[in-house]
Amino acid sequence: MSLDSKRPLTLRDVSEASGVSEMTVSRVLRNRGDVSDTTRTKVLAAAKALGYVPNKIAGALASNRVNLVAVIIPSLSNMVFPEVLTGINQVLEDTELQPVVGVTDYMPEKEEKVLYEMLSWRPSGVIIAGLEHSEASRAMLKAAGIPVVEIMDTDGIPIDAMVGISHRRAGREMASAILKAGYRHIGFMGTKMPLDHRARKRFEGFTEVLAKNGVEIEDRAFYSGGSALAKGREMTQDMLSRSPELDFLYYSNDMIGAGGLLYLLDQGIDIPGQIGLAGFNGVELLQGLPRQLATMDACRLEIGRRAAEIIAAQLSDPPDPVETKVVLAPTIAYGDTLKRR
Amino acid sequence: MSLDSKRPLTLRDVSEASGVSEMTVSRVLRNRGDVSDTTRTKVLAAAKALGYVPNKIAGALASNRVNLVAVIIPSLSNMVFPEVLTGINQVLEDTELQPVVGVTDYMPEKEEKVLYEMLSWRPSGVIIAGLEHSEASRAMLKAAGIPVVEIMDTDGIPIDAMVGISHRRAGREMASAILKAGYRHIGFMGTKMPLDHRARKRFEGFTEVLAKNGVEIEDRAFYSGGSALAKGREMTQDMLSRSPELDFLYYSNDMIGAGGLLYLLDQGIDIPGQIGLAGFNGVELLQGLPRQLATMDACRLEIGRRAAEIIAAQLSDPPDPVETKVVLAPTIAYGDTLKRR
DNA sequence: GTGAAAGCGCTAACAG
DNA sequence: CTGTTAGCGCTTTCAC
Repeated sequence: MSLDSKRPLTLRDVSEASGVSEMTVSRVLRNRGDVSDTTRTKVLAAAKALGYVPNKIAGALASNRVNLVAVIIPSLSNMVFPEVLTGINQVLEDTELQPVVGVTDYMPEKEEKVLYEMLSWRPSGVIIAGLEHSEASRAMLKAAGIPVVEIMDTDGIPIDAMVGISHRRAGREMASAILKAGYRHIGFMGTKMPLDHRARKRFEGFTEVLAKNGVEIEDRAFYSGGSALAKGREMTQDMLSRSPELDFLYYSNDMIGAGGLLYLLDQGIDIPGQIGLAGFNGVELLQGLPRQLATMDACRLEIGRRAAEIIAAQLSDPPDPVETKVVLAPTIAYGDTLKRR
Repeated sequence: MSLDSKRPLTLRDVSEASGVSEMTVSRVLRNRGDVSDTTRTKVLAAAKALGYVPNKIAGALASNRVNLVAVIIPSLSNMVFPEVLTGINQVLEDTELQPVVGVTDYMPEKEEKVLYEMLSWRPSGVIIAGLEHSEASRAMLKAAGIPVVEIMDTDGIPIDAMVGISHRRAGREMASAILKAGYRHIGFMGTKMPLDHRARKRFEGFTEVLAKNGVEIEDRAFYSGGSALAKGREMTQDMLSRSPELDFLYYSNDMIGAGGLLYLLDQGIDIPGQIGLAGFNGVELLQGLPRQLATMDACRLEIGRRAAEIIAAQLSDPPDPVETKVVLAPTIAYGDTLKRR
């Protein structure tokens, strides 16, 4: 049975229980250096019997190695980010590295705080969403002396490495597709998030192409909080009663787009004939709707994977050569709500 | 400007730069003990100028204090868990504590691994989903000597504290409501997850009440992977063509329920007259559907909050008294798909 | 193969 | 209010 003391077990306890020096116990537990089978077995038995769990804090301090990768994202409730995390996990599972997640709620000050907190644990690398950070955050990232991968967005200059898509281009391409399909009276709906730089860039790209073709967004609306599906429904209803001449609705994300779609189907409106619709993200979750919303895949899983691969590569000894500026190409999915031409 | 060496900064660097002893620098940086304003300002200026980030690894080792709370959950892509995390965050934000998340993918061996990994960082507390764990995991949790809160489920005996709902009871109550409404020919659809103990318990409670009333589930189907909405749609179609006599469909989660709902609406079937439907979870996301699916709230946010409160209370000095076995009461939402009686 | 000594960067405990 | 001393539990390095 294990000792009944309050004090957590140390290497020394295992050493004493097995009659092997601390140093050798340490070697066994880390599979490092040559140890005779006899000793190894003895040590492992003792460690198991005691229920010893190594103290990584001490280990990290002594070895100056921490197998943690800080992952800093704006939100967990956005669908998008859990998927990125999945990609990161998939890659890191085959390595010694462990992701540790911090959430910023899209707030630069909180990002700064979370980053500081995470860096104080001296992680081996950082994966962080976006290219926009406070001066202090940028300074910390530069000074950390570890690989940094900025993800999701490629419209800007990374501190170190980056993996993502160009949201400006995504907006531009969607605008082109919409114009090509013949729509001319366009409404826009999105989140009221001045700090969501990626949504902003998509919007800028979108309006840029419209403007070049002499088209302007004729109505727009923004929401915050609540169920996105419900908001999409409400906002769509409001917008169409306000601006009945619209023939296309562009949504900043798939969830509100789906809400709009369901509303229009309820109303018996001809989609994509009378009105076309498009969202953004390629949310798999929505694949059971009566119609498939036109959208654009944001390559989330791939972004996570590539980012993790970059970190892993830079950390291997010697560093594997990898592309450190990765611009992925999102593709339009026309679905059933955008005429194809 | 900061030093251009590769070596990360230490307290000593700040000490030298400010001409104040390491110890006093440490005190300033931690706001502990009395320090004169003059010294404080000097130190803070030096630290900022250098861009010093404290090394928590060394701090934790020396002080034997780690402000980390390990949070271990089965999945991030389930909606449910991000919401629990939100609750945990809300509470921990007002404390010194920081959540660190580990994901098990519903696999006991992975849970064991993740737990071991996290415990080796000597966190101050553990919040872990479920009451079912491997022997080794239970042993680790007991031996850790820190507060442990098992969440989500209360049908079982916790190692230490627990916060959740009784899934067995949730199943029973839904069965009662369905029977009371007059439905008698019931089909069930759920995930193919032998390791999802909570889904299993709901199912057991459900069938138990049916059996007591001489009713049996007449058809059932299980899925895995893919878009839950799409699966709900497919499975519902299949089940009804196979068993057209069914007058109620019970889904193990809201997403597949919503898929089924959309399908039935497409078919012009009278809901809840001809067929009734119910899911589980109270997913806010779905509030924009044409009809509201009957469901049962799993109190996710509340569970997260209460769990974090328990940890915080036990860690405060002296420990605040708190309820450590919290059984929340989920409530049925009848929505538009279950007749009320 | 194995062990002994030194120290990672910080903080507790005490002294002034 | 400030400084000194002695570790925290482990790994590095070097000796045997």
